Amino acid sequence: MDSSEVRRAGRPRTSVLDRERILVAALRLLNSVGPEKFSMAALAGELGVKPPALYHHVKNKQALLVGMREVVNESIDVSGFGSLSWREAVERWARSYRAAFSAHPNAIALLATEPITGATRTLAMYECVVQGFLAAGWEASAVMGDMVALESFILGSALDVVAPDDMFDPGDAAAQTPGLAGVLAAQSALEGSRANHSFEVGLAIMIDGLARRNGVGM
Amino acid sequence: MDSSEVRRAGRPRTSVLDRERILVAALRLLNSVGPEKFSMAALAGELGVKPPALYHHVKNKQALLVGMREVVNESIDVSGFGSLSWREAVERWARSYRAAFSAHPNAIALLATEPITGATRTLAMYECVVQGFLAAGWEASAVMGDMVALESFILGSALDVVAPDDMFDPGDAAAQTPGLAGVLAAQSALEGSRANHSFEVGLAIMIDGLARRNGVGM
DNA sequence: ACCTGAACACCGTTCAAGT
DNA sequence: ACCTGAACACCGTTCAAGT
Repeated sequence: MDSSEVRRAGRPRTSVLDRERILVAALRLLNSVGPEKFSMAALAGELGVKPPALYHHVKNKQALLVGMREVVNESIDVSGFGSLSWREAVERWARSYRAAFSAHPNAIALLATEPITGATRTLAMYECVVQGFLAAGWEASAVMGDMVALESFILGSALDVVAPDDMFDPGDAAAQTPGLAGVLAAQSALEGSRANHSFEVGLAIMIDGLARRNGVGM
Repeated sequence: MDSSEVRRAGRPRTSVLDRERILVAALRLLNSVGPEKFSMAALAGELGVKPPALYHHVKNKQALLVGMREVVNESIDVSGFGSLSWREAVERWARSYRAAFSAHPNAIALLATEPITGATRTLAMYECVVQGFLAAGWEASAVMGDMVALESFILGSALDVVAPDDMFDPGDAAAQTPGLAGVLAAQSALEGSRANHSFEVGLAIMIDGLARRNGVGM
């Protein structure tokens, strides 16, 4: 996009691409055009390159998506574990986890379902969380189940961020769904966004419940 | 696939397709071949028809996915609301909700993120849930937030169903993640699947927490 | 090693032509 | 109204050819 120079075939004197530049540009593109129009061709165009050039740096589109997921995961904040209380650390982790995805709303659908097997940085993130649970007094056999339960809620909440605001709007069928219409009206009187409110309610419940079940920070 | 008859151009004497047949076949196909190989062409092939024929019954692929999501939603069980206690009804709803998606593991990634705006049958499902919350004593302004929080957890848990079992396996990096390796080993001694266990733990916590916050069924 | 250009099989979708 | 056949623009990906 920047340089309007024409590049002939053959290896350039200094390489124009690298994996990191590609991943960042891909995230930017996906977030701006949405999953439908996100293609290798569009990404190449954004980077001022022809599509086959990308394949020198990423194996294929699937691998590209996995890499993008890793970049998103890297902004998840686990710094609380080891310095703050379990409750404060896990709150920080959960909020930054959801925020990481909320920062790329159009990316959520594509990225949330990519398995992140074997990504070193991501495993390091889980290691911090696990250590935090253990240090707070968790039984080893309960850590994975409890962490995954919380993570499921966080990811589900991230998906909810992109749900259209009128998703529950009955429209002209409001007469058949009086309860729904009523609670929607009652809720719209509250301050703050719908999705944020649900997340905070659920997060408080999950953290309280987990702490209670494991006799932590009562 | 069944009839090896060749069909010439022109309207057939009795139509071979209808919306319901298409949606059911699409769900079957998506579930068996996975999201990558799920295409209009493949679906047409499965129905013994050429791809353009599908467009007489569904507007486009996006609309097809929305319709499929509706079919999945229809197997969610709201029969408990009105007959059972709030706690039992909401448990039945949550388990059948997750089961509906778990029945189509390959479909989850594609379907979970489709908005379901304006689907009459789906709105009817939410209406039952809302009525159940109201009947149990919920404040009108709290119903949507609480229901969506629970639903976020359920959807996140449905996504977790398809996560590969070795997702957290550190592999040769086990030395760097001793905590993770330890809790994985401790957990594998437990009976039942990893995903089911997390779901049941989280569900109990969410339902207890919601009941407690709203002074229900204590 | 790292780019372009040409090529491949395949996509979703439109539309005219048939009955 | 509902199917096929032909056509369109566009995919992801491979590979030879250039530097």
